[in-house]
Amino acid sequence: MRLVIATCTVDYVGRLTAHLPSATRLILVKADGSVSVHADDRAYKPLNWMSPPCTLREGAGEQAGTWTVTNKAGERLVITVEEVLHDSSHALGVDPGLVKDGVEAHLQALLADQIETLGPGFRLVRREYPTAIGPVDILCRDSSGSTVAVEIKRRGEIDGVEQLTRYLQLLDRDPSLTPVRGIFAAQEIKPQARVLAQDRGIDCVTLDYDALRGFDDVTTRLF
Amino acid sequence: MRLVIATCTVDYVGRLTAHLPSATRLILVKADGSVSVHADDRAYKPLNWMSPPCTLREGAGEQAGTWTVTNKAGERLVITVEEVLHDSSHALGVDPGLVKDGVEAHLQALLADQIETLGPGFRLVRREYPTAIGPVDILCRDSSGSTVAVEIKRRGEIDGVEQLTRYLQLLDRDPSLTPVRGIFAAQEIKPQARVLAQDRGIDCVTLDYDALRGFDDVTTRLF
DNA sequence: CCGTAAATGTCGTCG
DNA sequence: CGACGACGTTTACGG
Repeated sequence: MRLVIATCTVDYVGRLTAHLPSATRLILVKADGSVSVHADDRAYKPLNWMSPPCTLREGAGEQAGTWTVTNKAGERLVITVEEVLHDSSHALGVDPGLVKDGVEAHLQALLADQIETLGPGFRLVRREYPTAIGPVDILCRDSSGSTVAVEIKRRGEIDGVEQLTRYLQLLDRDPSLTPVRGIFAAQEIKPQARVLAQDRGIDCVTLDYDALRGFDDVTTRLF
Repeated sequence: MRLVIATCTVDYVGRLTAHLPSATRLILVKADGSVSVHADDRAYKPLNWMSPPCTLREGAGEQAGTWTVTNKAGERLVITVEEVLHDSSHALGVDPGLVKDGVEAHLQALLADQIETLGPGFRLVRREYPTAIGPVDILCRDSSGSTVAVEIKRRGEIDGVEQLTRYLQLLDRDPSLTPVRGIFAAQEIKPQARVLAQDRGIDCVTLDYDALRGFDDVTTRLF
């Protein structure tokens, strides 16, 4: 990993064109070949960057100070270095990577295991029920035996309702399943998504992650 | 901007929980208060980070080497520094920021100015025509006076067709506008989006950015 | 401040 | 390689 603090201008031509006037910035060159140009703000997002695979060519002689980064798609990042204030390289080795927990997959597994959260008598058919346009998160049947398709999100927004709507349209054509009703389940459901769901006859269910995980505390419940 | 190369472990507890085993990494502390932890790969994306506004507390005495970053939402990033290999700070000043060209807003402005690109006799009603569920990119009327809603994308995918469909449903309820037909306009339209659009009676138009910008070359036109 | 839509989104997975 | 959905998406824009 190479860290360069330099006064520079930057030009990017690719999916869009962008230009950075002269200023002092951090140029970060990683072992994976990526190059990114950072200002002292904008959190972790660089002003400009090029993702690997790409090649960095540092101009010599006449072209000294001109760094050109190109990729296969023909995108081009040109950094014109005017003054170098710092330049250091560091061997970091391969990172062991990180362990995550708490994503949507987890919600899905928990809900599948406790399908009666959706209502008494609910029975799981299967998770990731396959359809022509992609897998439905959960397919189950309610106490009356009717088919229910469930779309799970951490945060329920309009896109999720659209997604479930497409699944419902498709599933409803299957004689062995029809009629299929939909449940939109999320930790948090945005008002507009709720309105759209209601307009389409889709039920909304708010999921309590802690309760599903087993940290249910009776004293915090409403019922 | 402070650059620290250090062997460290990292723990994040917030929207998810994550843990990073000990390894040598770059810790980047920006003037905006943000902290990000980078490995030598994953392009510009850090392994872990905290966005501003947040506060960094560097432990002293017993807690030396323990950096704790917290934000208002109660998210917490704990960096345990085991060995510092490099530590430097640099004053960068405010960045003039970057100038972009070629994003959707430009396409919209260009198309609005040259609305007859969509067909002879087209007249602009207005850009960003407001509806209850958000603004329609362009509302116009065709040569026969019929209302046309236009959704513009750089890259046309299924989401864009869904978006336009929602607008059309709403606009069509307005007696002063109905019947409203839709045009899906993009520099590039994915086959699946095209199929869905056709299925819903929405026309697709491929936009030539250079031509709209005025670099139209008559020899490349079909008509 | 909330809500929606855009993004050089990026990053997986799966066909 | 393309299509699709998740993401600690982040970020910009409007009411």
